[in-house]
Amino acid sequence: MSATDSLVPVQEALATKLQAAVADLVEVPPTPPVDRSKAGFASDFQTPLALQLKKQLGGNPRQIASTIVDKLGGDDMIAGLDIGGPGFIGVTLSDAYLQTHLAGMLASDRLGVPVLDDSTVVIDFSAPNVAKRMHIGHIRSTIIGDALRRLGTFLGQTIIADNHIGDWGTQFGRVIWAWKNWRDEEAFAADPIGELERLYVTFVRKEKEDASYTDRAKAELVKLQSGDAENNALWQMMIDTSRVAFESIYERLDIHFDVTHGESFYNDMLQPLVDELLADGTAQISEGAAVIFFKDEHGDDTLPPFLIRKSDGAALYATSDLATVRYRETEWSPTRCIYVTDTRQQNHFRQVFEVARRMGVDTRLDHVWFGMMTLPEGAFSTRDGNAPPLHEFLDEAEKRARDQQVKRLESLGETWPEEELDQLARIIGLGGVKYSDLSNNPQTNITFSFDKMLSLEGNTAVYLQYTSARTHSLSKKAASEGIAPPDGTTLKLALPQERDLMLQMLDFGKATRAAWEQGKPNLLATYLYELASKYHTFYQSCPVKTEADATLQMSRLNLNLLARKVLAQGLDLLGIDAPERM
RNA sequence: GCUCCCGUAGCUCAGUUGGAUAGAGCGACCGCCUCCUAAGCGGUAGGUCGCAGGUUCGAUUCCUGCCGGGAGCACCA
Repeated sequence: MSATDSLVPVQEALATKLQAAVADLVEVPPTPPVDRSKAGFASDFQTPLALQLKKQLGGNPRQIASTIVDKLGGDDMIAGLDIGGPGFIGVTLSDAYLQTHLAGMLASDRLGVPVLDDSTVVIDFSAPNVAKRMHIGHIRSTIIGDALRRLGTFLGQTIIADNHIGDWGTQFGRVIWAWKNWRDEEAFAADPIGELERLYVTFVRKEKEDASYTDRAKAELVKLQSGDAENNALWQMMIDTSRVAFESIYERLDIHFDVTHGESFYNDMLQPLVDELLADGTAQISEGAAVIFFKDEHGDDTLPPFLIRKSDGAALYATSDLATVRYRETEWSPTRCIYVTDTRQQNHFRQVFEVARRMGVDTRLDHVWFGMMTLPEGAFSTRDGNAPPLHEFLDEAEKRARDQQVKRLESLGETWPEEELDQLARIIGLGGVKYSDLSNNPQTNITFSFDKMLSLEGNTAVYLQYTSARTHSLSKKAASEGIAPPDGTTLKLALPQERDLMLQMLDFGKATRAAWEQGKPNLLATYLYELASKYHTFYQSCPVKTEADATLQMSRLNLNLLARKVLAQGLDLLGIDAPERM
């Protein structure tokens, strides 16, 4: 794989040609927008360039379009041009051009998608809290963050996935006290993280009834923070225990991190940072605490005050985030850093980013936020212990997928090996969980329901996986009929369904780029869904086995192969596997 | 009270720097398996894109105001 096997994206190529065509007409040619033509139009792509130039040139936009069309003639990329409506230029690509791209994509390990620069991008996601089980509330950050990691890597950037786990803070006073007084060794041996969470939840319940528990927790916390050996050993044990539990979930979901620097990693940097911000006037003492204010020229607050040191001298989450930004910049020199958290932290990150700029950090800082997940009866939280644990949720997903597959095989009268059924249940169940998250714009709230999140109907992972399985099935069947395997170069477009499929596949690079750049994996998911839909239409109307025209038959085998490759690559970027048969 | 986010078909949601006729899935209805996997395909019905203004040749998209829902707002993370 190398950058040399990349293909110039269609829209880019067309935009360049259009720009050249209008170079004589205007001083500064605009970047022409080029979009796929909607169904019902004869052309493949359309541009409103002539309409946009009307302002500068005056006159009739259809006349301008006509001038542009004249200059574009005689090009081997373009087979036809037309002018429609008020002055839209429609472009139909030549079959030769499409053939070059089919062959180029098939020959390339990365489907001809050009790489971006290899600059470093840090992605901060998942970040569960120590001493608590991961539950369904952690799934969105984890899955979206991992998809972004895969997208960025595919596009050639150097990704550092950093799991900023919550391994410091007031909750440790509670769990340590509860551990010392209430622990159940047997339960801990059987389910370590479950027992730690039980201790935490029990403590919080007690604390609600009896305020004196707050002081007990505080006393343990002070001991921990002042270096008490026993408490520090307990704290370390809790981190280790938690990380083992997290790791088992990550492995199951095929999610990976490059570093896991928890909040405690930054402890030593916090007080010097606060002192520095106070010294250079960024922060000031207010009501005994160190605070940063955000004022506009009228002295009005543009953001709420940002507290970086409590009046008792303790640093905060905010302080730690600032130290983290600086650490990443000095250590890795990233060009971009992406934080994947829920919407509630929008203000927090605006504050962090603003202060970071004042600190001279010039890394591009992006907050990719997603909506809240709630239970039908309302919000959930670890404290209340009402959130379904993630591993149980995943179990249920796999079970449903397996049940459905078993039922289907029964109706088909087929028997598959148990081992394959297990693997399929895993691929479909976990794929469904990921896809239900990734296929939606992240920024909407979700009411959690097993039925909704684990549905296997409609726009779901199964549909895409089934499409992939169909491509395998088709080529296997063709081979068994003695038909020559795809040659990777032949393209003959006889029916509109073939052209639709090919044009869709041409757009793969654009979809991955948009998803990565905007931090919205759903843009890729939607693309893949459309691709799958077009493949099924192609499959329905373009037979291979019975096709008498050998060239057309070969062309269809090539389209089939490319569809599989694009689907497989796209699904992989979403962290989803595609089975060979199902 | 201030700030941010959301509001698109009965339900759940897409809609890629403003582009021609706003799209899917589920649900409803009508078709397609002697044919490469029917977890599929084709078709019908369903919309003043929350409301009112503004900018533009053109607005679901940008701006302003309002209505409805959610979230955040100094010593939690």
